[in-house]
Amino acid sequence: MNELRKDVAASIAAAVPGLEPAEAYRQIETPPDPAMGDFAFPCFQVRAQFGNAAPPAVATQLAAKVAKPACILRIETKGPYVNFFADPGVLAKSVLSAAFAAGEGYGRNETGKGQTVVIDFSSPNIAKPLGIAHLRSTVIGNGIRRLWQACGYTVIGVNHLGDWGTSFGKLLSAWKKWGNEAELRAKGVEFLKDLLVRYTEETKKDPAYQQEARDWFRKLETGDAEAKAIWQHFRDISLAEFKRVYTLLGVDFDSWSGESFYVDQMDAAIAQLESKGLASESEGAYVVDLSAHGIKEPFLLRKADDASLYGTRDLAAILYRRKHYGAKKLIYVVAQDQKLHFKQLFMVAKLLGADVEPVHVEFGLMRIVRDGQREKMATRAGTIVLLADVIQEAVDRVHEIVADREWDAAKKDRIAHAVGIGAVIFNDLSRTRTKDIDFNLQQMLDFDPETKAFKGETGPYLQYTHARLSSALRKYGKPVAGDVNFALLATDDDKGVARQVGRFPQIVLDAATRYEPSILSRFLIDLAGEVNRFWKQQRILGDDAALTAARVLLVASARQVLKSGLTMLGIEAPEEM
RNA sequence: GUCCCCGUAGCUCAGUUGGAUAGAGCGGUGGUUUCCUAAACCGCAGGUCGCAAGUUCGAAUCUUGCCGGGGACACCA
Repeated sequence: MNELRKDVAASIAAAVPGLEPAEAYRQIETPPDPAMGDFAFPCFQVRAQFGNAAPPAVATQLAAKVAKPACILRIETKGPYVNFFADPGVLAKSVLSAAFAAGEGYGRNETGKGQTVVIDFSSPNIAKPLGIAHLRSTVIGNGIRRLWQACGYTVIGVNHLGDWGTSFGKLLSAWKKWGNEAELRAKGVEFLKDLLVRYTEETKKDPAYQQEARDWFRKLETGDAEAKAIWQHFRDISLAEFKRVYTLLGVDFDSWSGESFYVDQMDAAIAQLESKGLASESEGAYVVDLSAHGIKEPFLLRKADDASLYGTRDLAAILYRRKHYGAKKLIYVVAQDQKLHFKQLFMVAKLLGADVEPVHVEFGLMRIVRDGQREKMATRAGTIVLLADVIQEAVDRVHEIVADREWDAAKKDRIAHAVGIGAVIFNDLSRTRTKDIDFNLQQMLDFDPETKAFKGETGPYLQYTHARLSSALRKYGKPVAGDVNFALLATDDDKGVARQVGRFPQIVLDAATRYEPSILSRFLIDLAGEVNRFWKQQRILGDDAALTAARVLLVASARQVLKSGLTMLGIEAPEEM
């Protein structure tokens, strides 16, 4: 695909005095409608070379002057554009032989070879159940992680658990008052959440609770054995529960080191700040004043009561990740309400001279709609929707669909999980990160109970397309050949599929560099659209052996792209559904 | 009050980083299955791109101001 574009750029450059091929290449666009051609050259910026004629006149002159590259069938002008129509056979050959040669590796690149990046994502607070709001960081982070891996980077996935902080003082105090091991075992994290909610309520009535919580957190920070043991117990219980959900989602981490891991590294980080004269006291607290660097709000290191704060642990984590993993690029997939915090944190790291390139990959908030009113998802308000429940709901719906398939129970179960979870994940990854989203199960799992089917731009749509192609290839039953007669792939339907397959490598790179899995999601939707149109209009396995071989190669390539793309999004691609 | 994000079809969203008649899905409506999976495909209807100026040959896209929604703004994470 890019080779064709290069050929076109070379011809244009040869026809326009002073235009470098690289610049011509950059200016080439893809027409909005395939009927207008495969490559378009806009004639606005080269008017000087054509006597400052009007762009449409320039287009006419240029079209007459430009030498037709071998890969181009014909050249037409339309208004101010010179449009190039690629020879479908040449296009197919260029794209499909590259895809065939790369096999499962098609779409991957080596941009990040030898470089390590750390990506911090999901990072829930223990003692709170995983809600639907945690889905965003988890699946976006997982997608970015896989995309960067596809670009050749070594990616360390870190779940920076919220397992330290003053709220654990509350929790410990609450546990001492109302704790119940049997209930904890039965209800798990839900019980811890209830304790915290109750404690917060009581604190409003009786300020003494506040002091007791502080005392318990102090005990925890100073290594009190009882406090530490209870805390460890809570952490273990939470983690076991989280891991069940992560397993369902197919997400794993290289490190589960949360905030508590950095507790004994905080003093060293503060000492470094002090040695550079960056730390100071303000209103009883210990802070880094950033007002000279365009940030009014100071960065808090320690509270007035000397208790530590999460920012300090985050700073210690930056230093640790740079040193221990040798990573310069540090990616944080965290909701945008923490934007200021990361702005401050990164500034402090910079002032400290840390040799890192941190980036906050922010995403919009998820809120729940209730009685037509939007509410921010909040644990204490009881407006939390459990992630595990949503996943179960999705899986149940797919079970309904596959109920009358002639599969054994295990297979039904496997497919139901793959498809149901695929629907949930894709729903989140198909929108631009930064937009706020309303939680809407109906729309998330766009399911028609009458026809028993998912509809529209969903994960199941992509999986279905993949399954269809897999089915055809299964029926074909022979190995896919790479040396076919590409000229036979001549219809617009063939060309449409081939063109999309050819875009894949660039899409992977774009999605990774912009930390935007939705770029890949949208692309896969477009590809599936082309594939399904092709499927309806054309026959893959026919009487003509040569045509069949060519189409099998086309279909195998499209199937591979769907599979790789879904995998990069963290979604399974079953062969049947 | 200051700063940040968002505003595109009834609803949910794309829009190739400033280019051609602004595109999908859902919902509405009318069609497509002797054939590789109809969880699919095709047609029709539906738009002052929040509003107003400005920059430009050209603006949904860039600038400024306003309106509306959300968020952040020192001892929570």
